[in-house]
Amino acid sequence: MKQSILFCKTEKKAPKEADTISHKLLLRGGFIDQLISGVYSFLPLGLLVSKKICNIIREEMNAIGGQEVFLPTLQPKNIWEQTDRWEHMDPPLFKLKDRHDKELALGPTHEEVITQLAVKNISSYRDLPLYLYQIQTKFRNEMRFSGGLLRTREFLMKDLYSFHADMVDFQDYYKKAASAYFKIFKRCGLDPVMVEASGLGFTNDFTHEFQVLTDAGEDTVLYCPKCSFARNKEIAKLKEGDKCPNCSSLLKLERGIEIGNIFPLGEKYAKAFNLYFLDKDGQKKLVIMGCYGIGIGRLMATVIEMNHDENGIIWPKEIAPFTVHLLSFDHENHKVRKVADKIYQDLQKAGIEVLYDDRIKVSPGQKLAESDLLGMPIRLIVGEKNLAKNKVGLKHRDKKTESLVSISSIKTLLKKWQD
RNA sequence: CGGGGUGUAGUGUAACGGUAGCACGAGUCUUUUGGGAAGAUUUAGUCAGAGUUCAAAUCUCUGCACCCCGACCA
Repeated sequence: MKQSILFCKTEKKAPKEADTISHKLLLRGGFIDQLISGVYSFLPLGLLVSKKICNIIREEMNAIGGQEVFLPTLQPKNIWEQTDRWEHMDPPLFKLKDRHDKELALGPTHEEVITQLAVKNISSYRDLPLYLYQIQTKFRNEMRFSGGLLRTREFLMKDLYSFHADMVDFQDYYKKAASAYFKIFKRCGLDPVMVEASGLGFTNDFTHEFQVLTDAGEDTVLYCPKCSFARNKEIAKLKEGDKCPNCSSLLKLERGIEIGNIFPLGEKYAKAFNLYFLDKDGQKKLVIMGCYGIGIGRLMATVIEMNHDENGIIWPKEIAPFTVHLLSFDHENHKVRKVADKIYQDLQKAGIEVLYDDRIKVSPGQKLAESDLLGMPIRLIVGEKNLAKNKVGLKHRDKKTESLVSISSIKTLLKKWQD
């Protein structure tokens, strides 16, 4: 992509409404644009990141048997009445009426839709287990929105729903899903803790949240630094300095951002929609369900909260909008332009994603500063100075120093780095 | 939903009730090209409406928008 035609304007200063670091950097870098409070447009760079995150999620969901579907946003009143959530959902549903005065809601989640779908398709133990997921826009009528993409009322979410013949099978899959979640977050450059949280009326057991520990978080997590014990403070019944129930180490308290969650739904939705199957022995039984969510925008903002410096974003390589930021210093200099053009084409042919700063009349200083802000993992600099030695500058965004490399070696170096 | 705050040009920021200014951005020209370059020149603004006043960005009211704290957060 040539930066001269990229739909992206950077700003030196963030708009004053931006408070959190991720919000400021996303706005400054032209990744997103705010339409109204809690509702954002994704611009080309932001959308690229979002798509990469989605694809990582798809790979890991497919790897544990997930099949992708796409369920409707417009949902009828009656299915929400069946679970008693039309009136009692909190946050309340976004409700609207069609021209025939039929009441509808914009989906904040899809248990109702997926369960009524499952009823039509599950009748025997042979139909189980079943894992369906989607990546789709959710609408939540929250009381308050804040922190840019950290809390919005319209957001992209991956939700997976699993259907099982018995608890053993469910619990086995629940563990698999948790481990898939850790893989996803790791690939996105995050290292969350799995936290026990309220059963929320679905279950007497815990649900689980994946929390990234940082001051920017809204939740508070009580965790053990020595073992895997971690519990949301809302339900902890313990306090900082108490002994860990597992290993007796002293518990610590920290803020966290919830980037994903997994819930045992038990038989709640199966009951509400009469989702039964016939077991091997001819017995009619309720299907056991689980549900597993990841908010894509919040994940993206969290990555920035955890990966930035004073100059801008430092994207982890798997979700960076581009792998390489190729800067041409003095693009009106024919020699520089010729070499930079060649590198751009060669890298593209090699399947390496390049953002090419081919803008004329933009100073090197500005190109460098913007490059830091946008945060691609690798920077290549073509300038007359080093060209005399047949070299270009190569710098990793997360490292301090730049090295000089020969033009012929670039492709090999990058290929090696990618693996 | 309760409490608080703020709305001035694309962005950031000034202006005692009395001439709306500065910086960055954007446009044009010249020079410049390894850390957001320099000069010249141009561009563009008081959220909306009502009120008080000789006079309102400034005071009052209403509306709208945004932000923060709390509560809430399938």
